[in-house]
Amino acid sequence: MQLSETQMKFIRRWGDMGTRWGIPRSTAMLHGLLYVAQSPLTAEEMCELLQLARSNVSTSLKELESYNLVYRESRPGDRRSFYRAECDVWEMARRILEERRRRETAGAVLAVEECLAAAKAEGDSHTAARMEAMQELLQTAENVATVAQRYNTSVFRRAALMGSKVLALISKL
Amino acid sequence: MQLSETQMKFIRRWGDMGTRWGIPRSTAMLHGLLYVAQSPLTAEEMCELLQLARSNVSTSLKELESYNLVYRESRPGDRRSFYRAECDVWEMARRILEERRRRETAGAVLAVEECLAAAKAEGDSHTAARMEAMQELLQTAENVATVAQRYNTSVFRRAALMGSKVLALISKL
DNA sequence: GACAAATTTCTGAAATTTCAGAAAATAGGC
DNA sequence: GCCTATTTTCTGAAATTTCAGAAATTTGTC
Repeated sequence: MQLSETQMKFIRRWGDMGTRWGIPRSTAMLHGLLYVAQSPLTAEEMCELLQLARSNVSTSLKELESYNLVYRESRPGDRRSFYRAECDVWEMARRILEERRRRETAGAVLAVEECLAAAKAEGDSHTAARMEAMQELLQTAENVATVAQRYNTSVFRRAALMGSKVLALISKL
Repeated sequence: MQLSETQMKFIRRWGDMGTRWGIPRSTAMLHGLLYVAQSPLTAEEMCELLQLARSNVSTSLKELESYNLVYRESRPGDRRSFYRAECDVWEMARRILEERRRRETAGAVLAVEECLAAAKAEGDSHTAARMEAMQELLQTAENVATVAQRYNTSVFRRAALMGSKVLALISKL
């Protein structure tokens, strides 16, 4: 496989965006590469195309797999793994949302819960109230994200596209 | 001002969460401190309470102000600034959403736009299609976030709380 | 407008993160 | 079941980020 000028540009940009989103540049670049690739690639090919160390590619692909953003496929008579990305952008968004919920929001909910209990035990009503408010926010975010997972991609897409209309509607309730 | 056991625990936890969300620990801790504080604090007091360097507090507060999560107030006959946090959690969420949109999504939209143009110019229809799909996703995220800004906090809260119901509804369309 | 309190910016040190190279483990084909 | 291609893990070096201390700037009062 050979990358076009444009593809390379996208991959670089995607890598840059990644760093802003807290994703290592090389991980984001690999994701970008698989997103624009027309056929599955081997790890070796990716090293070549992006000039990354084999170890780095291995670790980054594993991370992407843990987000369910990249699949690994095997082919008969070939012991190498072939990788391809989830290219339905809505499905992609859904999976990122789910993983972030799991890794980031879920932990926060627990932490605040613990603090709320401590505040009550201490009889600190001011702090308890603050913890309760924060808990409501985190729980709601958690709920929205969880429910979103239940629906299929086209629903997710429609929900997002309708977001503004829905908000407008709700503002009149 | 004196911090209770619970408050200190929350502040530390909040700092930990911050690092997961890409926010420096000391910045997140200051935000946590102001969130649980019962009255506005001076920078000096915050140094004392959290054992941070004055310079660090200054920089972090400025960052929090840029997210509109912290206000600065002045008092007559006192040249120091007094800081307090936005403590309405829904308003807080709205402001974070807006800043992240501005800093993270907006740039991605432009980058992909540029790549889409390049792909078309190159006659690379495969890449162009991928860019268009990505553009749709980013634009929608951008739109939802932008529209959400227009409504007041209670609408934002209600919208989030209703999220699951709305999704369920849409799934039937 | 001078002075002092308060804040911000600058600089570099410490800690963390990212990533390459080498060594170890795994796995598929014969 | 052995052999080797492939992948993963381990280690440390390079880059980045975070943050303290010092110096510079700003701000408000007199």
